[in-house]
Amino acid sequence: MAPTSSRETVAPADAAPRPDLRELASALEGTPAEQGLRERKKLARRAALIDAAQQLVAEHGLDAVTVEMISAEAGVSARTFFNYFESKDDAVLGAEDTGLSEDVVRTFVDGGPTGKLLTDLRVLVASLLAPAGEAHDRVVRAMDLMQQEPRLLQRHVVWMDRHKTRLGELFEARRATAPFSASPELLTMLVLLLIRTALVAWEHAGYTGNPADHLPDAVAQLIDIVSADLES
Amino acid sequence: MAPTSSRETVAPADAAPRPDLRELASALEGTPAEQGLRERKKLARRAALIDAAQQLVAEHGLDAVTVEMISAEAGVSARTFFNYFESKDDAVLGAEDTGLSEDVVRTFVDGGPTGKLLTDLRVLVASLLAPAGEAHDRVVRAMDLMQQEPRLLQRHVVWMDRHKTRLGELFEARRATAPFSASPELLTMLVLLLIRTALVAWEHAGYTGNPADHLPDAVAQLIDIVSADLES
DNA sequence: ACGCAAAATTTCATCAACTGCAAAAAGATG
DNA sequence: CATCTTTTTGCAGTTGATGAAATTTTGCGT
Repeated sequence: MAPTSSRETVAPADAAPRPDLRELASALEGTPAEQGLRERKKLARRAALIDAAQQLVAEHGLDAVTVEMISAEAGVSARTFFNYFESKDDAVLGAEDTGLSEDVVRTFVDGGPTGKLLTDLRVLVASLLAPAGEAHDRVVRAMDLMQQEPRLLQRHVVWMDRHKTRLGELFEARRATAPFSASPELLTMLVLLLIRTALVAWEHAGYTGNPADHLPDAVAQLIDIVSADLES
Repeated sequence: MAPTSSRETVAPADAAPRPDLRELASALEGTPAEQGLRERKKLARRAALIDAAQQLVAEHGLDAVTVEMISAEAGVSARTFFNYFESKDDAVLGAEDTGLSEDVVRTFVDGGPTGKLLTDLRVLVASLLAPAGEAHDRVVRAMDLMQQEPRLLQRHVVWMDRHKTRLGELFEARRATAPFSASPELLTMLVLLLIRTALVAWEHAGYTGNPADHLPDAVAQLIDIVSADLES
């Protein structure tokens, strides 16, 4: 009964931790004069759903939280939930489809920026990781939840699978300009390795700075391993 | 249908080979005199379920096949299905938990067999991949299905997660004997990379020989990538 | 052989994720 | 205000998965 009916109490002045609609209100504030009301509400609802999902899962665990709970907490119907996310897991992780920007892709395909495959891969991954540094807090919460609920970790693979074709095309296109011997599959896995290693290192560093900051170290570790094997 | 045991209850007087029990019968013959009948039936049912799942999915696609279909094809109830497998995917992939043998682990931890981290990792992964070469046909079918249904690919990550702790301990233990700088997370991802690359290469080679045969090439590709970055 | 106890299967009930559909509500527009 | 478009919502239905009791199967001592 009246779980979240605060449609009238628009009190954005005080930051009272009212979990239900606080986020919708603040989010509406966040983008005061941009686009239409429709777009703003859409973003606000989406954010509210993510926040509700993350908060509930952090408190009760992934399996103990139902879509209905999340929807109720965000003040929408369960059916609407699935208009925004394909699955419960997606909502918990705040899944955003962050693609690669056009110029980064073009540079990579043309054999740049340095011409060294590993370094250029690092640059590619850095641009992939950039959005994670922006939506900072939400990504942090998602990472923490991944620790607690290993099942969410599968998202990395889902992401990779969704972009496998695109990555494969990138690698093939670059091969024409700057030949290399590695298979697309190995390179795709290498991208995944770099992403995951950087994110974990970022977490170990207490989420300071940008996840991409830890990419050089990941590459250095790789080089160390291989170098140690070469010298006999 | 019961030529194996002495006192058998031949319940169906007409022992007509109904399609659903065909595989059970043949599987029962396969292991003539080992353990009790209970154990043999268990294995037979398990095999029947896997075969039914793989055949049905190959024909109709993963989502078009329900657990009830698989169970019916194998001649058991749907509830029994879940006594054998945790999920539909597990059945389709014939999920077997292949661990690491004790001596391989000990050798690795003691800094062996060659003392070079990358090469020793290769050996470790080879022993991990060995069972895949034995249960040949079932693994082949699973790999083919993974091609058609990328969602099944998540299994790699699930496996990794399940053994992450163990692998981490291995790496830490070895570090004491033969120090290295790489983080456990990166090494775990590297293991995953080697497994996946080897399996894909094996598939491209038409499933001839052993998946582990393609590990040297995977390592060589890695070395190439890193070397190309080091020169100049 | 017999019958009993343990183990496994089946039946039945329940929950939760997810989807399609059509009506209703709300924003956008002139 | 009238109308068009987009989005939400309720509802029925399918499917994966789990729990518990009822029933069957198996192993084994007597």
